[in-house]
Amino acid sequence: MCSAIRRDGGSDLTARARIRDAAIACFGRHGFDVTVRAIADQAEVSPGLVIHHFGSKAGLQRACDDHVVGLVGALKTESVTAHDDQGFLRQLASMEEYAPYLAYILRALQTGGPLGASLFERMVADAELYLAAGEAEGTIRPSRDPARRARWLTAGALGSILMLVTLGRAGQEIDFAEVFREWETEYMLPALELYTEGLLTERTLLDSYLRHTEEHSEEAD
Amino acid sequence: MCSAIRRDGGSDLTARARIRDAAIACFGRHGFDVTVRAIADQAEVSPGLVIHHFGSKAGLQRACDDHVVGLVGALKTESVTAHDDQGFLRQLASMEEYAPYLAYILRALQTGGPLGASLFERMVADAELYLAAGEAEGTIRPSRDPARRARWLTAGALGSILMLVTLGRAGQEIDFAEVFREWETEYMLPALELYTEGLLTERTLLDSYLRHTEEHSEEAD
DNA sequence: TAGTCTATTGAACATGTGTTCAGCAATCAG
DNA sequence: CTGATTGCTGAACACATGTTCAATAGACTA
Repeated sequence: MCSAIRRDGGSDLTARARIRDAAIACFGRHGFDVTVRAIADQAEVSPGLVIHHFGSKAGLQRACDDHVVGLVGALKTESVTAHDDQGFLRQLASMEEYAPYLAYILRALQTGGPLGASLFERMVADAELYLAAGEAEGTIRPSRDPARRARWLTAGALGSILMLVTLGRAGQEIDFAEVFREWETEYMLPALELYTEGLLTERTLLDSYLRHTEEHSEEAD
Repeated sequence: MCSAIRRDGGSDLTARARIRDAAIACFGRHGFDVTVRAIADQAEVSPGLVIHHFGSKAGLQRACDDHVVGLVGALKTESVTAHDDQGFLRQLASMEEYAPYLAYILRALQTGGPLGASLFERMVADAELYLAAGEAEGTIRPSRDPARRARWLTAGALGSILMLVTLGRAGQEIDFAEVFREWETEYMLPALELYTEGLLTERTLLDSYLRHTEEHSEEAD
């Protein structure tokens, strides 16, 4: 019968952990279509053992998700000092050792599914906190709907990174140093320009939209 | 030996065209991992005929790409009257009959590859034209780098749509009426707010970035 | 009607991939 | 040394999927 695994009471250097780390690396590098055999090779074990430990490929991915979520949570509570639009994404990016986790997270966002959605929500919540703090300081303009603004800014920034990765290197590996460098040289200037100076010279579009929603607020909500 | 197909001189109601249309619909609805058999079912032909006409699944996808590109090009030259940030994407969205092509385009952008990249470049070029026109009219603020600004705005808007689709409905079908409705209720207000009023109250970030790039412009370019 | 040509079928094939399982080897108790 | 427990292997299995091909049906010509 299948016995439980924790052979030395919780230490995390077992074959199970090695497989999980190899899976995170492979999923991050090649996407979630990577084969169990490739993961097994990376972990230097047999394909059978992968299934033996995690029940199925889906179970393995779930374990990877859980591990990454735990790691993100730990990192977040550890250092709440950084003030940044990107939240923990940039924080992770600054540390070379966390590159595989970053790749995994980007794949999760690219693929969709529960992990990607929950990470996105987390980033939105972070962005809202940072924006509120900036608003309190006076460096960020107030918004008619801070929650939606945080979501929009996050979706735009993250979406642009995702498009860079998806369109630039379809099917290839992800090199984060390069992706972030490219993002900066390509988008930093227009982003700062837009954030500080805006895009439109007139208020007509915004005002007419606000009027339009006011008129229709009687039948909704 | 395999003969050419155009049996009646170019009319497009042959089985080949039916297969191609079914493939566009299936690819758009379920992504490019959809099976040849599913496409054959949709077109009410045998799987063998699909391969017979297009050589392989990759060939079929190439034919779909070409057809969509041609359609987009035709639509573009047909009506150059609309002035909009989204370019032909919104234009397509307004027409119910083009829903499958829109879905296909979004899948192409989501998956990456040559079609997605070329469509993206096209949208960037469109956006740049529209922005330049607005700048000439005086409704759009001038930019230090109009090309990069157009790219950034396009990537942000498109990326946010893509994230909505990817995170909201992973693996499910795409309903564009719903996606665009959701985009509008979720992002229209903060987008207009950002575009007309900006985000930051101070110029320090932008100015320091500009100074930073000036300092380093001696070794590059 | 007979003949030919071509579009079409559907069963079979090849391959890739998740999963299973009987057995091996290493460790440890006695 | 012996026996047993257990992590682990790798060959085999089942299934999905792209692809092939011999056979068929339908249409057009003479």
